[in-house]
Amino acid sequence: MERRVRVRFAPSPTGPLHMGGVRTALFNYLFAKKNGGDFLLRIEDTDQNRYVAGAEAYIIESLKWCGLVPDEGVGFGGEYGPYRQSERKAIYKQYADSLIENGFAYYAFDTAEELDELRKKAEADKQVFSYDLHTRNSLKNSLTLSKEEVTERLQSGQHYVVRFKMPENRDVVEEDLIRGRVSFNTAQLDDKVLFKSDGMPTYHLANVVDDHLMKITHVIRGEEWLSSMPLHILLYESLGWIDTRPCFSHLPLILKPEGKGKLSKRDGDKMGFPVFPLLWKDPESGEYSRGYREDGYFPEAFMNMLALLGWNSGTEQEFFTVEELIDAFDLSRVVKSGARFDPEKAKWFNRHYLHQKPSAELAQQFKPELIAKGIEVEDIKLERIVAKVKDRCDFVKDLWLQSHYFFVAPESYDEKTVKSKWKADTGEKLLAITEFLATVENWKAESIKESFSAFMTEKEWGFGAVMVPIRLALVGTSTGPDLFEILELVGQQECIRRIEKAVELLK
RNA sequence: GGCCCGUUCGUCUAGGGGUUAGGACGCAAGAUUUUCAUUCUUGUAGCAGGGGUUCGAAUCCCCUACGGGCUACCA
Repeated sequence: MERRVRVRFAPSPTGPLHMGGVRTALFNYLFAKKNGGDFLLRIEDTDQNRYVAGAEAYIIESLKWCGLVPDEGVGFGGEYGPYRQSERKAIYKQYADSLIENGFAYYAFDTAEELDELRKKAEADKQVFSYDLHTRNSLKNSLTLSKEEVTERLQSGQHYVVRFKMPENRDVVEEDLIRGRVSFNTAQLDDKVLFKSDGMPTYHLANVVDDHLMKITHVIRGEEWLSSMPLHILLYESLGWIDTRPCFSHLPLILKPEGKGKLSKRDGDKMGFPVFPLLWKDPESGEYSRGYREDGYFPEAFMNMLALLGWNSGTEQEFFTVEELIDAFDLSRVVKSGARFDPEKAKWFNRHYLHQKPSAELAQQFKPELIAKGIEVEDIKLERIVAKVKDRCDFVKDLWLQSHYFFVAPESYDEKTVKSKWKADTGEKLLAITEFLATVENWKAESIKESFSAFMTEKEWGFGAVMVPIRLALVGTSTGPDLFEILELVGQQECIRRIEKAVELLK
């Protein structure tokens, strides 16, 4: 019987969602949609100490902005709720109990301080303490203590944790959809805590129980979980769920653009790129972290970039709509090795999407900025301006930098250009040109160009000597679109005024 | 330290026994643009090292090196 494909994205609300997390969500989403399945959002808030206010709302808003809208989950409804693990607290204990009953787990009474002590001692001997088959028999747990004492400790309300009793020597072999066969020997693994003394399950227990109860068919998560896969497999087995256990896929990590290690918030701060989808204000420190959205990235560019970081379609196609991604997506084409993030390429994706967007749409996104500056322009004209300059922008926010001179006169002139292009007779020529411009009747780029050419021929002046100076007067630099287009859009009177002003200032 | 995963241009990647090792970003040059940018063309640059296996290895195997992850009552 084919089960309906169900995948989940299960972040912890410990802070803003990292772009690596967004990519994990994206791959889950693509896989679900590709297979006509469900994409769920589960909030894994079993660690009360690390809970950060606002993080959950941030995660939900991020997914929405990215277009990765869950079919079920916190904030999205569904029949398998609640989807917040803290609200499922009552569910987990029975499974921990049943594991103990069946001999797969045991109570452990060692305090955190005692274990810390053991770790320190081991470290001093250049050893590593591990709660495992070698040490469990000399520690305080239901394997070493008498039945009576265990009962007594439990009844007296003493704190305890439940640990998984890792089998002594078994090879756990599992087929990872991305990595292929991965094997572990249980002798190397420790007795992980499944249930904490505060009554909450750890990730391992909660994750397995919830994935089972929520009928998850495929677990697609980051590589940092690969090492705990054998524990999870064994848990499914011990709980009697081995036949319906999900398939596993472990995604490669996103690494720093340069240097060692995985991508972190600091890299973004240092090199000037966002690491998070949305702007985030740390509730504790009040510190801000930039976001892709606020930095001006289009969500479709962000998704496209993320999809190609660690996955490819096997073709040479680089630009994908979400629909195309869904169609092309295949877990077996996910790359196994970690990928260094390249902020330049992220920008390149955005540039591409910006160039593709209709000027009218970009104009509407640009408009609020102009209004804030007290500038009013008709839509038609703004659209024409945007059409002229959008090719030189990466982001909507670059539009102003590239088009400000259409709205306000330059306040200074690029020194280098002045030095090399502004000759002794330039002012004189430009004044003659303003007189000519005043006589132009049809103020359209084409006809201005036509009559201007005639004027220049009559004067026997070279174009080169005046084109750049005129541009300098109108724009302030030697850059920009076709000069006659600028002339038209700036307007006849304003052009004349700007040239006269430049002549006066630069003579 | 132990365990697990990985390693093709600077970066993202294709290629999985016979390829001139392909594409993209970046960078450089040229063309177009009387500017600048866009665009187009071209160029630049790579199979971590060593052993096998094989007629033949980037590709399969082993070792080493390097990189990454895990090694919490965190996820």
